[in-house]
Amino acid sequence: MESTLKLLEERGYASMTIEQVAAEAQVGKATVYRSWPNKAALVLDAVRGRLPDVPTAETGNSREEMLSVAKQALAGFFGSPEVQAMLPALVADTVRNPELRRRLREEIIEPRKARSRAVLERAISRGDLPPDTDISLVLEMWAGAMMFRSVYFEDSFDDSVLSRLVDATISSPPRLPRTGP
Amino acid sequence: MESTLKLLEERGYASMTIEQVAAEAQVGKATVYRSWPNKAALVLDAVRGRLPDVPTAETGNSREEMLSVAKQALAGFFGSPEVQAMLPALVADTVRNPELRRRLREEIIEPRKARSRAVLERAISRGDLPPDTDISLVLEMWAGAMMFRSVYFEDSFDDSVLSRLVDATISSPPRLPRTGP
Amino acid sequence: MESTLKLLEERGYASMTIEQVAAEAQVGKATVYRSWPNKAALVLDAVRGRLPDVPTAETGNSREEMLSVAKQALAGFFGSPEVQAMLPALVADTVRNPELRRRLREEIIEPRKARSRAVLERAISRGDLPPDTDISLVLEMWAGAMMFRSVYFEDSFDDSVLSRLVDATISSPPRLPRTGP
Amino acid sequence: MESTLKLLEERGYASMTIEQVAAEAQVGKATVYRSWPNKAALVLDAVRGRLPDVPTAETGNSREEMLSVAKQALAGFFGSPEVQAMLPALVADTVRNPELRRRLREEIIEPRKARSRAVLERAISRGDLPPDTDISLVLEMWAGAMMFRSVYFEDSFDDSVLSRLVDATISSPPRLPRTGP
DNA sequence: AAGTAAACGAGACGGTACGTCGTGTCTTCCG
DNA sequence: CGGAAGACACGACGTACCGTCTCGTTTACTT
Repeated sequence: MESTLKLLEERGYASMTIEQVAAEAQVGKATVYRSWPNKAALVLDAVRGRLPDVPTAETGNSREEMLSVAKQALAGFFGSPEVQAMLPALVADTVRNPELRRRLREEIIEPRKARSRAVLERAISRGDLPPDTDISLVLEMWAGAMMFRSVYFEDSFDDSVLSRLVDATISSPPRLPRTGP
Repeated sequence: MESTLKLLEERGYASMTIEQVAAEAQVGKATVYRSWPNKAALVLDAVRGRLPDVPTAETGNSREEMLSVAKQALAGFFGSPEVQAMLPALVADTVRNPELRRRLREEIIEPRKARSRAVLERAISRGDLPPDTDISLVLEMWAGAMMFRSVYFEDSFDDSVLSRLVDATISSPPRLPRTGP
Repeated sequence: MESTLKLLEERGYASMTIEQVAAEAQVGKATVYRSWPNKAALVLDAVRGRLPDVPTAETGNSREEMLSVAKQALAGFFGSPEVQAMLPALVADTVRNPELRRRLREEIIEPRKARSRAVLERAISRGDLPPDTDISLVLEMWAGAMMFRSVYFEDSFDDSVLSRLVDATISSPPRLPRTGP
Repeated sequence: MESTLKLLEERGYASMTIEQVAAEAQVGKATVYRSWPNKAALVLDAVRGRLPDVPTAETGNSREEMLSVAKQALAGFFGSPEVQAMLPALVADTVRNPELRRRLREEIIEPRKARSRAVLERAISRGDLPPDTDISLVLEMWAGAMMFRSVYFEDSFDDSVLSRLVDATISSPPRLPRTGP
C-alpha cells in the first residue's frame, strides 16, 4: 500500500493523515493499523526502496567513484524532494520513538553507508587514500554537510562543491586514532 | 514566558502542548497566542539564548581556537539535551513553515556560523589555513557530521574525533572555486 | 441543541449518531460531549418537555377526568411516534446505565405519575373510588397495558378500550393492603 | 450454540459481541452468521425455552390458578434476571427490525399469552369470571404492570400485590365491547 | 477406500462510530 | 480595559465491532 507516497508528496508528511491514506487506498483504517503501528513506520516502509541508489560500480578511478557516491548517494539522497519532505519529520519522531530510530538507522542509513564504505575501501586498497582513513567520519562529514545545507538552506550541493569536497578529503582525510605503537 | 523550557525538557517537544505551557505559566492560552503564532515560534524564542556560546577568544593558536569552536559550538550544541529534544522537531516543522525556517536560520544558525567564521578567518590571516579556504563548507562539514551522528546514532563526538577532524581540515581544507582567470 | 430531535425522527434512535447531531448543529463533537455524557442523556434532554401533557383540569366528573388522563397521558404518550422511537432504546440503555434509569424515572415517569395520581385522588375524595384504592397500581396497570400493546403489537388503545379499562377499574380497583387492625 | 447465554449474563446484552460469542464457543464468526442474521436473533433463540413456564394445571380453584399464572408467568418472567437483561434490548431493536418484533411476539409473547388465556377461559367456564371478560386486556394489564414496574423501578411484584391485582380483576374485569344488540 | 463437497475455525478486510485530544479562535467575566 | 479562564468548531487520533470475505482444514457423504 504505497499510495502513501502519493499523499506524501501532495500533502507533505505532517498534513498527511492515516485516514487519508486509508481512504485513498480504498482500505479500512484498521487495515493500515494492522500493518503499521504509526505514520512514521508506514512512511518509512513506503519510501524505502524508492531511494536513489549508491553507485558502487568500479571504474578504476577512485576520485571518480567517490564523486559518484557523493553525488548520487548523498546529494541525490538529501536533495530529492521525497527525502526532503519526509526525513526531517521521521527524524523528529525518533525522539519519542526509539524503535523508529533503530529502523531508520538500520534499514536506511547503515545499508547506504555500507555500500559507500565499500567504495572508499577500494580507494584505500588502490592507495588513493591512506590506510588509516576514518571512513565512517569521512562519510558522516559528507552526508552531514549535505544534510545541513538541505535542512537549513533548502539548497543542495552542485558538482563544483562536491569536487572540492572530495578533493580536500583525498588530500588529507581524517585518520583513525592510532591504536598500537 | 520561558517556563516553556521546563515543559520542553520534562515532556519533550511533541508531547508539550501550548495549553500546558499556558497553564504552567498561569496564563491564558490567548495570551500565549498573542505573542507567538505557534508552538515552534514559542520554543524557538524560549531556547534561543540558552544555547552554548561560540568561543571566539583569541589564544594565538589557530588549531586550539578551531578545536574550541568545534567542541563548544558544534559538539556542545548538537550534543546538548535541549537541542537534541527540540531541533529535529523544529526542523521538521520548517517543511510546512518557511517563516520558521527563516528564523531558525537567521536567528540561530547564521549568527553561530558568523562567529565561527571569524575564528577561521583569523586562522587564514595567520597563515594557518590557505586564503581560499571555503570556510562555509568547512563549517557545514563539521556541523553536519555532528548533526548526523547525533541524529542517527544518538552519539556525539569526543575530543579525539574532533582533533582528527580539525587536523585533517587544516592539512587540506576544501577550497573556494577559482573566480579569476 | 435540540436539533437532535430532527435526526431522532428522521433516522431513529439507533441510527442517529452523535457525530451527525454535532454536524447538523454546526457544532464540534467535543461540545456535545461536554454537555452530555452519552447519546441517551442527550436524547432524554431533547425529548423532555416535548411530551404530551397530563391533563389535570377539574371537570367535576371523575370518570371523564380519568378517561382524559388515560387517553392523553398514557395513550398519547406511549402512542406518540417520538416516544415509540426513543423510549425502548432508552429503557434498553438503562440496563447498563443506572444514572439514566434514575433520570428517566425521576424526570419523565414520576412527574407524569404524580400528576395522574392527583386526578385519582380527586376521584377518591369525591367518593368515586374507594379510599383504599392502590393508585400506584392502577396507574401502573394502565400505563403498563398501553406500553405492552405499543411495544409488542405496535398498536395503541382506542377510546373504547380505554372506557372499558377505566370502567372496570372504577367498579373494582385494586386496594391497598390493610395496614391497621 | 447457547454459550451465548453465558456471555449474556456475565456481560449483558449490549456489551456482548458476536465475536466474543464465536470465540467463547470456539467457532468461526461466519458460522454464527450462517445461523443467525444478527445478535437479536441469536439471543432470542438462546433464551427461548429457558423461560419460566406458564402453569396451566387445573386445581379447581380459579383464583388460585389465576394467581399462579400471574406469579409464575408474569412476575417470574419479567422479574427473572435473564429477561431483565435481554428483553428491553430486544424490544429496542424491534424498532429497526420488524422481523425481530414478529418473532418476539409470535415465539415468546403469544404462546405465553395463549396458555394464560386458557386459564382465564377456564375461569369463565366455571363462572368465576363473566363471559364477556376481555381476557386479552386483562393479561395485558397484568403483564404491563409487571413490565412497567420492572423496567422503571427494577422492582417486581410480591404476592400481596398480585393477590390484590387478581382480586380486583375478578370482582370487575374489563369487558369485551358489546357486539350484538 | 478414495474422492468430493459442504461446513467449519480462523481471522483479514472495508467500513463506521466511538470518545479523547490538541489546535487556534472567540467570548466572558474579573480585578 | 487587559488578561485569565475556558468554551468553541474542527478534525485526527487509535480502538472496537460490524458483517462480508477468503483461506485452508476437517468432516461426512458419495461412489
